[in-house]
Amino acid sequence: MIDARLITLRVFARCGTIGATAELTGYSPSAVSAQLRELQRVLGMQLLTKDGRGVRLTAAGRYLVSGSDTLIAEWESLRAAAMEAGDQMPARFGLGGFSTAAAQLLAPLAATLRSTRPQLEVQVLEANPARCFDLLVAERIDLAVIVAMQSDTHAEDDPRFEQTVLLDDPLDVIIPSNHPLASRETVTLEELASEPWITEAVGSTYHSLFTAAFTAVGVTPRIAHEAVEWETQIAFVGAGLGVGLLPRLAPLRSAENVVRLRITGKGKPARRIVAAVRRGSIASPLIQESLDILQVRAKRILAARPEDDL
Amino acid sequence: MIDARLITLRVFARCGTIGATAELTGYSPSAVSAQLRELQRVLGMQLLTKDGRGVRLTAAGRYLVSGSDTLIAEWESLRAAAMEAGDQMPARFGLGGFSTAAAQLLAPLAATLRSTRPQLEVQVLEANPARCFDLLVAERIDLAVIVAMQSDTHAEDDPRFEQTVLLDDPLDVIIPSNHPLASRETVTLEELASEPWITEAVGSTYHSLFTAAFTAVGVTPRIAHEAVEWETQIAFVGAGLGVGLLPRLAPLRSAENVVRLRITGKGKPARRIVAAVRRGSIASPLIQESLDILQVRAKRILAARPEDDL
DNA sequence: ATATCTGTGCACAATAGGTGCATGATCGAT
DNA sequence: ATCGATCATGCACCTATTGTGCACAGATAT
Repeated sequence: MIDARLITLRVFARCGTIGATAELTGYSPSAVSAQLRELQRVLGMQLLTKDGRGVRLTAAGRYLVSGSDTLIAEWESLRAAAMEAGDQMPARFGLGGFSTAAAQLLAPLAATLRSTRPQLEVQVLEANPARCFDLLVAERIDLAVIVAMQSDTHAEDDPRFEQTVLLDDPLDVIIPSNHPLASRETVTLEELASEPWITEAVGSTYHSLFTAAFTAVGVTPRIAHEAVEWETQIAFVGAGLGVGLLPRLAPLRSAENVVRLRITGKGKPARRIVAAVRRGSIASPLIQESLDILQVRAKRILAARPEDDL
Repeated sequence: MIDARLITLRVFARCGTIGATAELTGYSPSAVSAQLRELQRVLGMQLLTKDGRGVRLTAAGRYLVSGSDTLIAEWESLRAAAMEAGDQMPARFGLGGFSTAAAQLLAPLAATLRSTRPQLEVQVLEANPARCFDLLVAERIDLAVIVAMQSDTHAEDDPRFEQTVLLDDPLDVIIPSNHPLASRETVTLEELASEPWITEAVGSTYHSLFTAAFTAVGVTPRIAHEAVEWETQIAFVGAGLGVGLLPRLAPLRSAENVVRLRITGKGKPARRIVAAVRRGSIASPLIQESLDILQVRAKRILAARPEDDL
């Protein structure tokens, strides 16, 4: 119930340019520009100033955006409580998530909701974690399943979001089936220190996981190749180009000549998968139900694993 | 920046019928109906139920309305702080007030604002205190100068408003100039207990002031006539029909054969004139400036009086 | 300079949102 | 029971807000 133009302003504050705001909110740049102009007119405040070829928030604008955090959170909370008081559900529900891990959690969630609440319009958007947060702010989605980043530790206490840990997904090693270590059950990262590694591009979501895993054990791996998709990476490994890290949740269906090994030793890298919602909305019955479904799913996944992985 | 439909819902919660809501908000009944229907659709909540020939809030609706108090207050507060941070003014400013007293305070305020801030669109609405509160809720006005009612003591701590005492305006007695007491400077209410009194209709704003004044001294006056306008009451008194109470701020220009006397004794009735704003908005620079102007005006009025009246 | 990226103004189109009247439902009074 | 009064709502119609697409202007980097 907070005016859409204020939401737009918040998104702008996050990404800094009209164009990016338009892309994120789904409007055209002209519309965003007009919205912000209208917002200034209605409030009688100057919120933006020209800055080079772009625009920048004024002091009043920054103040408004920073203060709107609690306002939005309070609205979400109110909305959620009213929902609960009336025992009702919203008409639309937007989900966001990234990659295979999210797919394994989000897809079943969406399916369950679709069957139990046929009149609920469920929409799923695939987006990387950073974008998921943006989409939450832009109110395009209501719940996101993402991989918690080390670099995004500040996101933990962001006043705009509330996060719930779903599970820790360990990273495995994949090596060619003709590799000397292929018959092993487990390996340590140290044993693979001299191998040519295949990872994602620098700056990607998983590259930081990769480096974090090796810095933890104190070795510097040699990055031989880069791949974007898991499938590509697996194919590279299968072709004998090197070895790679693969999350346990990522399936290895199409790989005949690739072996997956568990990592042991002090460096047991894992990615933490969490659910994120707008602060305040966590009390909503639909959010609660969704989190429950996700938790059950996560527990089932954990239960199917050997005990040493927890 | 809170959605207009939520404001409408709040007004509805206050007055209970679509028609009254329409009258108060300035919309047509159809528009109010459509707005509330839309609100329910957007929120995915049922907020209203048919109840006889009218409609009634559901549990969710009541919850939403009650919780929106703090939400609105927080928004007003944020808006005010942003205004102050940016050293800026809103484009529109709505004032509300009642009767002569308000006129003597509001008119100068409006005039001052008009001259010092030419681009500010100032609108003044004359309305009785109860309606002023409604207009504040409906966001038709931003500041109201009203007479605090004894019966409305609960309004003191209403979470929707903040009130500032401007001045206490004593009530005088007006009697025909040929009355035995006409040559006196002051009288007590007891001395006039047996006179035929002229007052406003039962249930009106000032009737309760009237009764409160007499219950304070423990006498029961005889109400002979009723008048709505001060001028009418004065004319009645001038015609020798009885005596009446007149606020000090109400001018006595057209009355040749009427005398105004101060009231002494333990019962010194007065009406308290206060300024009311939506909670949170009091920090707004424009509100602050307006309150300052009103306070100065009030002090000037008090200064022009004999000391015994304070 | 030129190319490029920024935001904005304008004509136009879609649609949200308004009014006024007619209709249906309910209640109170005769 | 019946009638009128009172409410809310649906419908036809109209307005104006709001979005799009394109062209354009200012600023920057090469």
